[in-house]
Amino acid sequence: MTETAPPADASLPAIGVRTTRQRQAILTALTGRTHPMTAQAVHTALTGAGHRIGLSTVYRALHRLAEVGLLHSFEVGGERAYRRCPDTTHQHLLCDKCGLITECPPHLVDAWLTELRATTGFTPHADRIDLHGHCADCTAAAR
Amino acid sequence: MTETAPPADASLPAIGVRTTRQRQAILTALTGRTHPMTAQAVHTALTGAGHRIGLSTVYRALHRLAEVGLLHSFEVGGERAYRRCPDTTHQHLLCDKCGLITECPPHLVDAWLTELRATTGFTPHADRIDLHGHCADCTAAAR
DNA sequence: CTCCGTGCAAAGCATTTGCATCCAT
DNA sequence: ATGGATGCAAATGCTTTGCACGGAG
Repeated sequence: MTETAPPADASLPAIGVRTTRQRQAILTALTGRTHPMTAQAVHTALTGAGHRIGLSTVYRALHRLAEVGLLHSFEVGGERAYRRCPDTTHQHLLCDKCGLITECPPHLVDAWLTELRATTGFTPHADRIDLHGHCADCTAAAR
Repeated sequence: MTETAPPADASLPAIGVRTTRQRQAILTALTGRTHPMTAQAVHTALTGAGHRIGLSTVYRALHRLAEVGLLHSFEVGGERAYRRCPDTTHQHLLCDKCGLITECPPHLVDAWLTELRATTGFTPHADRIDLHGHCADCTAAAR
């Protein structure tokens, strides 16, 4: 398994993306978050924190950063939200209650996907799976 | 598990939905389709076929019909698309190439979901799973 | 020095909503 | 008759785009 642990903030140029104050701010804002953020949310957070950045810049930056793989994007209630990827796993478990996103154990999925493909002929995109449900905490809280 | 096998076109009132010319037209337009349609597409199709129906009516009707379980809705490229449900299975395989939607063999998923839940504590919504990939035909065509 | 990236404001678009009218029950 | 359904048009809200300026490499 190739580790692509996301560089703290740096090495953007290595991926063909210029390092700018705005992009660094966005990456920083997204770092450590388990919940995804929409462009608007990121913009609000940044400007609220004193940063000077345009909304369209946020949209463009998020799009670009997702494109080069530094961010993952999700469809949340008709809006697009982004989160830093903690690892190379692109198989996510989305909690519809609290918004938490966790990684799905790859081995657990891969075997199943193989079976699914063999059985149905359908070739699933193993590198982009979003499964909705309730996270462990919310499940426990509901009891 | 409650059976909600979709009545051909009829018995709308039984579900608490009034039978109107427009809703029947929408259901008819959607019948037999393997690919989902957006509200705009449905509206275009209907008006093109000579029906008199407002766009907002289409939006409202689709929303309502999906609500009562006669339709399934999907997120396709940032737009909402609808399709009649051929059965009670709400586990779909979406082809990102041709747009085809097929049902996923329930038994195949259920076992896996159980395992997933046991392993991670995450409770997946077993009745609403959309898996992206390439359908059998598109997979074959790509070789 | 060259372009990529940014900001601002205008434009795009799918979807929603207000309100008067209409029709299914 | 009565409340849900419809149509039209205006409004909403997220996202994109045009264009000139600024900063990274």
